[in-house]
Amino acid sequence: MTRAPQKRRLVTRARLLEAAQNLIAEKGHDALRVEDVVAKAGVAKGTFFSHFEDKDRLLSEIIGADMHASLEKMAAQQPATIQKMADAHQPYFDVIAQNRTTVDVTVRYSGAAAIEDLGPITMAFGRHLDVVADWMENMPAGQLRTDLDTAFLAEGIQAFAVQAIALNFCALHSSVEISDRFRAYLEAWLAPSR
Amino acid sequence: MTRAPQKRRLVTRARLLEAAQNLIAEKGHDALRVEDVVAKAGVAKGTFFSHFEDKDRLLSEIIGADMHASLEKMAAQQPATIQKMADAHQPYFDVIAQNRTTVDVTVRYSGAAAIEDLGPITMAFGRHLDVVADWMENMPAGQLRTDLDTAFLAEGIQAFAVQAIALNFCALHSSVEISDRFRAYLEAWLAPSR
Amino acid sequence: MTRAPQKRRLVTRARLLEAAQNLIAEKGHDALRVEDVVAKAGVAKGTFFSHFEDKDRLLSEIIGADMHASLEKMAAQQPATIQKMADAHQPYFDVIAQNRTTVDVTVRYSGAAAIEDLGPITMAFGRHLDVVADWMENMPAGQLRTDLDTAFLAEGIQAFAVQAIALNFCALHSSVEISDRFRAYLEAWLAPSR
Amino acid sequence: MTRAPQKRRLVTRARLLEAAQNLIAEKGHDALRVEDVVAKAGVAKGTFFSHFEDKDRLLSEIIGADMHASLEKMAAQQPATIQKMADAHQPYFDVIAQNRTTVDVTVRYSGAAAIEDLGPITMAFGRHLDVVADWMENMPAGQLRTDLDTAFLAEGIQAFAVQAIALNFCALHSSVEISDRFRAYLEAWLAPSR
DNA sequence: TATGAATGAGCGTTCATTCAT
DNA sequence: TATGAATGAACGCTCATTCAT
Repeated sequence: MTRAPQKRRLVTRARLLEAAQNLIAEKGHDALRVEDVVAKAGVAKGTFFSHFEDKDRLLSEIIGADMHASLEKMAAQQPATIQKMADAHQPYFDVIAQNRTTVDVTVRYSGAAAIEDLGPITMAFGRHLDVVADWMENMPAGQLRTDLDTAFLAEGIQAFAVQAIALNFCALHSSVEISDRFRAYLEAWLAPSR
Repeated sequence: MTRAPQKRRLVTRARLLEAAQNLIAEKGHDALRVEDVVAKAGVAKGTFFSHFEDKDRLLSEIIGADMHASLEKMAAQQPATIQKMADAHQPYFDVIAQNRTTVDVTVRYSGAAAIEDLGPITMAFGRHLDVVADWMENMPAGQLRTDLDTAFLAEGIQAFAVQAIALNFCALHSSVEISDRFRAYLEAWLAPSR
Repeated sequence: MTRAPQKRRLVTRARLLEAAQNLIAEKGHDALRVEDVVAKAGVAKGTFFSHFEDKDRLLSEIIGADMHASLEKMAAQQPATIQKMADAHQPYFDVIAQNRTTVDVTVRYSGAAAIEDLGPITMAFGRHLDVVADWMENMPAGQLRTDLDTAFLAEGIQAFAVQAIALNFCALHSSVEISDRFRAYLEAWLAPSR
Repeated sequence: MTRAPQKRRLVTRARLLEAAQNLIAEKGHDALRVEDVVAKAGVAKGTFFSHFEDKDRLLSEIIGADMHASLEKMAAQQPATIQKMADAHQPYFDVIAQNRTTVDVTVRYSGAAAIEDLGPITMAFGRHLDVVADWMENMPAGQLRTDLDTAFLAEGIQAFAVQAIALNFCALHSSVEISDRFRAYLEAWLAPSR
């Protein structure tokens, strides 16, 4: 029977997370070193690993939390048009397109990781599907194509979100903004008539 | 004034690439060791790094070449329907979805990399857009929606290809096959009427 | 707040030093390889570099210790004449003039190095000054010139020691032995009357 | 029968030397790379080694030339006192104490190098002995001790010159200037009465 | 629970020097 | 004579992770 974690433990965990967040804010995700985190948190290296399975787990916990926060902002809205749906993704893009690491990690966890347990990022992707599916359920009639269910359409939206972000980092297409590109994709994917 | 490389240099480069390809065939991408490559190629380690910036570059050169090869196979065809377009992607998926390394490298270079020079994989992604756009240009009338130009539609196809591959590795959706999923996406994206 | 190193750390450090000393005894200073040291000490390579900045530092630590040992032998004596002072330097010369590496490292650290922290060799040079100054303080009256203080005279002795060693390796003067040359220098530098 | 070098060869050699000198002026002696030299001179690497036995040879050629130049300045003078002799060394110190490499190389070549043929630096040291011996020969009577011949005294001067320079780079004694220290040494070494 | 010393396999690097063309 | 591709033996380093205390 696992008992509730002691208070000290929770404090240590919080200090580690805070230290990591500060370091990320200073130097970016990919410059994050366990060594620095424990130094800043004032604990030993071993302690880190008694709190987090590995560094990736810490990282995805932080990124996942950021993603969730942005998704809750989205969930609080109910866009009435496709364009507004696209625009409502801004907080989400802000999190994911922060820098190369966030893009890498998210694109990768959008599926490619050999994950057994559903980590915070995978969960966030699931939440994204739910949020946009929900939006579509509650949209004024006539806005959306009706030949496909919202779950499927949501997957498409996810694909275009990733595509928009990825291409934004790509030398071949750097000229167009994420959001402009995304808006065009969604219109093409979701509009009812042709 | 950089003059053309001498023949010997080209030969050495080819030997390194061949050695690497053989080792990958034997043990997989992630078991590739620079040490082994130079041993097999019969050159010094210094030589390796005078030919390739780092191991990742060699890897992307090889994977990029594989992608190009599969794309040329695709380019040699002219699918007549959306379904056949989807199916014609098989060689492409076979290359990218070989294993975790290929997926990782590909997805990363799909745009997420902060690449200044256009690497072979980025080039391959560009080629993919061209190939499918070309297909669509030459399809029998009535197969495709006509409200969007083929370049734009091609980007969508790319998005769904990445999505299909990524999701295939993802715990949330592992049950469905890449190609089935991809077929459904393309139908929804490209079919003319709803 | 750096706390005192744990016992295990000290043991490991000692093992590394011992391994290096044995290898040097076997094959000489310039045949010393980090790889061999860690193999002999039975530790990982990373451990080596967590204990010593680089190979040079290990080397200077060992040579410095040898110098110190020879200086302690010298300190245990009290030569009564200039000639005996010169002769008493033999253990010191034996250490420094062992081979080209010892000469190089020593000469270099004799001051030429841009060292911020005082390394073991620099410390040994300081100790040398103290030892010979001490000798001179306790010499029978009338042996030494009295117009200069012993600290200054000690610097001169050091200069001639380096000169003697250096010239010994030099094509211009190779015929005369270190100790003969050194004896003549000291006589000229220290004797009271002219 | 070795014929006179062709004009082109001399030009190439001069270009190499000039390139090296410029690079040294820019980045210091220890940052000198053969690669950079040949690039700047606009010749191939192999050419370098057809002109200079090895890099060290080039370096000692340049430093040796600098030393010789400063020694000729010294030779043109005839100091009348010990103090003036010390002061007259300034151009010499300026060359040798330029930076860590010049100190290393000269201290080392002051004897420590395994040199078979007498390189330019060894020659310069020999020239130094001659110059100061000459000075002493032509000094007004009564300035110098007379119990030792000038050749021997010259060696002592050399020893103190090296000592002064070396200690100047040394953390233990950094406070006093080269020339002050040197003046005191010479006075003590050369003055006639005590 | 926390500690922190040790791990370890491999990468990237160095760069003077050689040698076949 | 000049060329420049190739050499090669270490070195330094990385840094997440483990594990005995």
